[in-house]
Amino acid sequence: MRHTVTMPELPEVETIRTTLDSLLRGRTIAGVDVYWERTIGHPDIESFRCKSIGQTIASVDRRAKLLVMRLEAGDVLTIHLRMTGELRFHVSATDSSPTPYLRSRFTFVDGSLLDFNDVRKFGRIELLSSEDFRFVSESLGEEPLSTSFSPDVLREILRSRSRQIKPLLLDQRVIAGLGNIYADEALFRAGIHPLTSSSTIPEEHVARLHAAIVDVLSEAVEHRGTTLRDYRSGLGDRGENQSRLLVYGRGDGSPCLTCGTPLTRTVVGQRGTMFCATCQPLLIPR
DNA sequence: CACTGAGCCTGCTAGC
DNA sequence: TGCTAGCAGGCTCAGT
Repeated sequence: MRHTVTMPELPEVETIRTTLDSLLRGRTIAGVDVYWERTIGHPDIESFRCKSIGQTIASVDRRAKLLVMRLEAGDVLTIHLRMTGELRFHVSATDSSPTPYLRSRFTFVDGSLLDFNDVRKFGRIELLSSEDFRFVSESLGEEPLSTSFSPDVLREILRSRSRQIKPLLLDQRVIAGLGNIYADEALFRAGIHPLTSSSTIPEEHVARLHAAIVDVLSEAVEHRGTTLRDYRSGLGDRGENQSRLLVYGRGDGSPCLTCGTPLTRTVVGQRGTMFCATCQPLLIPR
């Protein structure tokens, strides 16, 4: 069976947000250490340091998979964990032993720390003005757990373009927050083949897909995220959603939990994809 | 517009 | 047993 790695998607980032919001609110940044320069995506490291030191964290929010730390002076610190990024809070330096993958460390005036560990170095931290952050946010699509993401909105998204459904669900400009795990899980629950053209999905399946996306994500948030390998909350805890996955991370050929058919593994849009060919038939409209 | 492939990275594993 | 090539994957950019 193929080894799988968990990348933080919306539910994992939301779990981290909840943990960090109570831990970081009101803390003032005293220092920033950077051990892998490309971790800081914007601006250059010196400016990043100058502009963030002395700033106080007002709240920790989330937009799609972005962790958004709002600073009291109005700037915004964004953190994208990508594949293996991990944030770990420590009360003091003596309470923390740096991992070999420590890429950046924020020190607060009270001596507490926020470590950014990232094995693969894909994660990015940026300091943005509120205007720049608004621009970033506007380039992202629907928040799937917001009340504005209705079945009607999803229907319009699917009807207004003609794309394979799985790459469409993963396109952050359209719907923001789904990644490979929850896209596969949502399509399985909705009984939709990952290659189905978005504009041909029947009306009743659109409603099922909407419910599947909302349910899969909100259930994963309730269970504090999925930990297959790397993901941890801001305090190092594992999630509990992994035991609830129906297709992702299960071996090629292992039985579908609904009908027993061996599951199929393929590549769709350059990403590993698991589905059940019986429960998710490819309907080709004539 | 839709889609593909390269590049960024390194741990893990299949296969020799 | 030890080594290495290739895979995995979120996202961006360039090319078709």
